Amino acid sequence: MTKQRAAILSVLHSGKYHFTADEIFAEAKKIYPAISRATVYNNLRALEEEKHIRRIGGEGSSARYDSSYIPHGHLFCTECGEIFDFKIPDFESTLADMTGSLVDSYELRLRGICQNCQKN
Amino acid sequence: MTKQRAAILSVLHSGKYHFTADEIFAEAKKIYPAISRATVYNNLRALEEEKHIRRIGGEGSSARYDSSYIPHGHLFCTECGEIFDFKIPDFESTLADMTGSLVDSYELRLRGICQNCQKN
DNA sequence: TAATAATTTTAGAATGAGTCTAAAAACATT
DNA sequence: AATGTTTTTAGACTCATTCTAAAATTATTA
Repeated sequence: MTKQRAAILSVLHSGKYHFTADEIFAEAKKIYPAISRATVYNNLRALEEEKHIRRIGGEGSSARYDSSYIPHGHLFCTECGEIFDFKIPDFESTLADMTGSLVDSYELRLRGICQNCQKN
Repeated sequence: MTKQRAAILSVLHSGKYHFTADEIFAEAKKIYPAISRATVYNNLRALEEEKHIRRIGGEGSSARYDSSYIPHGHLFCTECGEIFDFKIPDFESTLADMTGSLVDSYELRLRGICQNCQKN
């Protein structure tokens, strides 16, 4: 565990925000000022391969990283811009049933208006 | 309807393949040789805004375009590389129920091994 | 039809997220 | 201490996509 990776991990686990690589870079710099952008990308890739974090492909814009590897969906609120996690029970089985495939992983991204924004 | 757009649409509706912008560019060139890459991108964007086609974000690589706008999931077979469409009944309602959100659209991408590849 | 305005296309430059490279630094092993 | 392995660093590079400004096309009005 290098100090750079430790810094990146500590950023990822600060709050439940879904960071972009660049946001992680900026935050990690506060902890370890000499850190390089390539190091951030290298570690994020490695951490995902080791199944510690999950990359959320950024539709058009930059990708975001989820500090949890447990599969779940993401609601992108078109009003407030917030990203919310959500879970569908037994979703992997549903996917296997519906497709007849051997499920490895899934990505479920939902665009809509979150509960909070509906009140306003 | 410009002839360039017509060419792009005819490519999109040839077979049920999920084309990349570049593949569409190459095919459209056969029909209308002077077509420019920017025109392909312009029209693909416009066609999606007009809800005629659907962009399938390309995880890492380039995006692909679905000639149908009807929402459905995509199975990316890790064995053969093929992309299969699939449908989950009442999935929008499920999403609304599980999140309490007003659903606008969703993107569901599944990585796994397709039925065909399981036999081999 | 001619004149003018609005839209689309074109080629190539620009952007920006992410990757690659080669050298230096850190770390581990003998 | 010497050697080998892994990681980091800065900056160059890639590649999908967008932007730009001029030319071409299409639509509108007189």
